Amino acid sequence: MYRELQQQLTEAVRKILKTSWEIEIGELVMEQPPELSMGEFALPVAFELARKVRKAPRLIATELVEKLRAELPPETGFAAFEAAGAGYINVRIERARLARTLALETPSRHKAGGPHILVEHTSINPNKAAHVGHLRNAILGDTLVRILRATGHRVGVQNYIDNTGVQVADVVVGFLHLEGKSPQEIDALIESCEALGVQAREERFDYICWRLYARVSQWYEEGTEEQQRLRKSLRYETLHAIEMGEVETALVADRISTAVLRLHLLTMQRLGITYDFLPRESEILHLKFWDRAFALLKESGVLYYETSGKNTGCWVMTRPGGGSATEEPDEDAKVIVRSNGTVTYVGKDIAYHLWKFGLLGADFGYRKFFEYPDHTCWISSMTGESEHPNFGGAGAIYNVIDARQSDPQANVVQALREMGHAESADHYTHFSYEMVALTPRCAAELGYHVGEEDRSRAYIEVSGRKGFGVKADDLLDKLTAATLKETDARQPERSGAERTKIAEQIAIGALRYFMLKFTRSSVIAFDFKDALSFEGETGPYVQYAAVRARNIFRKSGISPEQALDAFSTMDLVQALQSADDLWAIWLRAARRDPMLEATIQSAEPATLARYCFQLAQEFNNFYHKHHILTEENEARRTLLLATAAVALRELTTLLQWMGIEVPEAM
RNA sequence: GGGCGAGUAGCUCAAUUGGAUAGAGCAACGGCCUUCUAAGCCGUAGGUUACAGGUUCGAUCCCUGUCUCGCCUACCA
Repeated sequence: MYRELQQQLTEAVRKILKTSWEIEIGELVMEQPPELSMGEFALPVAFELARKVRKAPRLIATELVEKLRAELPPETGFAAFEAAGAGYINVRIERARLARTLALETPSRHKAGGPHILVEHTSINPNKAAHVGHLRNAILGDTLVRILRATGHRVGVQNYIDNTGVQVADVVVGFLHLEGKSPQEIDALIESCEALGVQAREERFDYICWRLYARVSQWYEEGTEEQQRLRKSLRYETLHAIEMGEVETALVADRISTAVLRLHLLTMQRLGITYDFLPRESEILHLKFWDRAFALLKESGVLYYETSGKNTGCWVMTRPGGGSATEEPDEDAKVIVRSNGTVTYVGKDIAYHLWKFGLLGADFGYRKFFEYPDHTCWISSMTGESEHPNFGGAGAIYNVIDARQSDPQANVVQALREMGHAESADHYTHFSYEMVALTPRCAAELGYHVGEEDRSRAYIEVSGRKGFGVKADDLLDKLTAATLKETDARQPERSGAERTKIAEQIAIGALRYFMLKFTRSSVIAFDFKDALSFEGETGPYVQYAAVRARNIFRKSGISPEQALDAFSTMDLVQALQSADDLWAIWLRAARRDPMLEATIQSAEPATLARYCFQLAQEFNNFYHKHHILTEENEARRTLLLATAAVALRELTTLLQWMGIEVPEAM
């Protein structure tokens, strides 16, 4: 109904402009007045007209107000129009009417269907434990998935696994050559780690790999020049063997990366994050995706063979905005196939993205890999099961990848466009975000040596190679321990299991909200002090508001649904019209869907987080000001209960979109 | 050198994409628990939106220039 009112208003203004001044306006700007008391909509249109009509904005506004009153009489749902400020037109609506439709709103308003959207997120190299940076990625991605699904889209979730890359190779080198383990010993280690379970943090396989990866990276830099040369060549031989597949080194790599991958899935599952499909680089290589893509790229002329300059002997492609008409070789061109015939990462990525849009003419094999309570996660394989869901052929894609990769991402889009797939290129979104770094203080707390230069910086970049960073499970453990301490103190009458569950829900709420409240372009300078905060603009603050709302109904004797039903049949026109503190909550419910659309439009989940927080603030305000259960006036009590009910409903919905649950108690 | 992003209160961040008095949270100070839970609420203080011009009814936002910081820019992935 909110939408309909906006539309009616827009049309009325257009009509008036047309008939009175013969003016057609492109986009009619509609805003919200700075104060609730000023109304629901604000139109700055008079400012724009001032020049055309050659009159003061305020006069135009006054004139428009007169005409709007005639055009939109009270029975249309509009209550008042007035000229305000230097020439704004403020519009009030009949609050009770809008509130009534909101009270009766059913949760599933969006129809299923629409284009198939593919979201790729997480994509952690399977050679070490996940860290805070990966958490930002996965939480942003998972939230994007949730809000896309909330608007009725069919969404497939993919987690790309680079299981044949240099990072995996490094850990393989570490086990085989630095530690001198046999493949059998590595298998035994993986098995014993799995037997210990994920609770034995430091003995987890991904934690062992974390430490080993740092050691190997250092090992490459140490020793005599001759040793370094040997170690480097060991590294590239290993990488090459892994890429080839089938040989023993490749099998070892596969076992290591698969073991780490399983742990990543468990870590993310703690946060309520799941996947549908895990495409792996090994299949992209061995199913000859690249060969097909290479042929298509050559055919379309996107790739050309460089015969002079520094890239002689390579297949290269012009960068977006690059290239020149001169005879000179384009030194800035992106190398896709090296002079030794091997393909670069961007090349493989182009092949993968052709597959995503169903443009490659080849498909993965699929087999089941991981079971969630409500669905199966599939993984790519050479020979798969005959029955499997369809994961490619998307109409639109979102790649949740940090901002440092915007260059290669742009190359992939460029390739698609030049190959003639403009439609696909237009529906390719690099959902970019800045990294999570550590504050110098946080780094010092973790026991890392912070150099003189770093100490004055705002943040220090994490580095897997240096083993420098905060591991995801360690952070979750810390958060859970902190929330459990509080929960134990606050909820002594509840069982240990109940308290643990509540503490975990709050910990997840804190973490997920923390990662979402920053806009994507903001580097998060991570600090335990901020992340472990449960007051103010945090997830627990919002959860607490919802828990309070629910407590009211626990003691009131009626359910939120009954409260809303009772409200919808009562005449409460006056009560709501003059109560801005209650109306704030109803209006926020009304603006939820437009907000969600804006969130998707701008691909900025921070908008959602903020909206949710503001609603929680408004509810806490309301909660403090009105004592509901002791209210003696029956009608007033109904109004208050219904307001609490709609707040609870909205908070629950918004939190759910962010992957945050409302605990039983706090 | 080139490309992208950022610079807003002591700190961390917002600002409906050009609108009304630039807002929140921390931190500081002062209040509020016999109430549906104080993980809460109220109040005070805190600003030349990096700097200089420009565009217009109107600029934190757009344009130009300058300064500072970060990232990217390899036949690494």
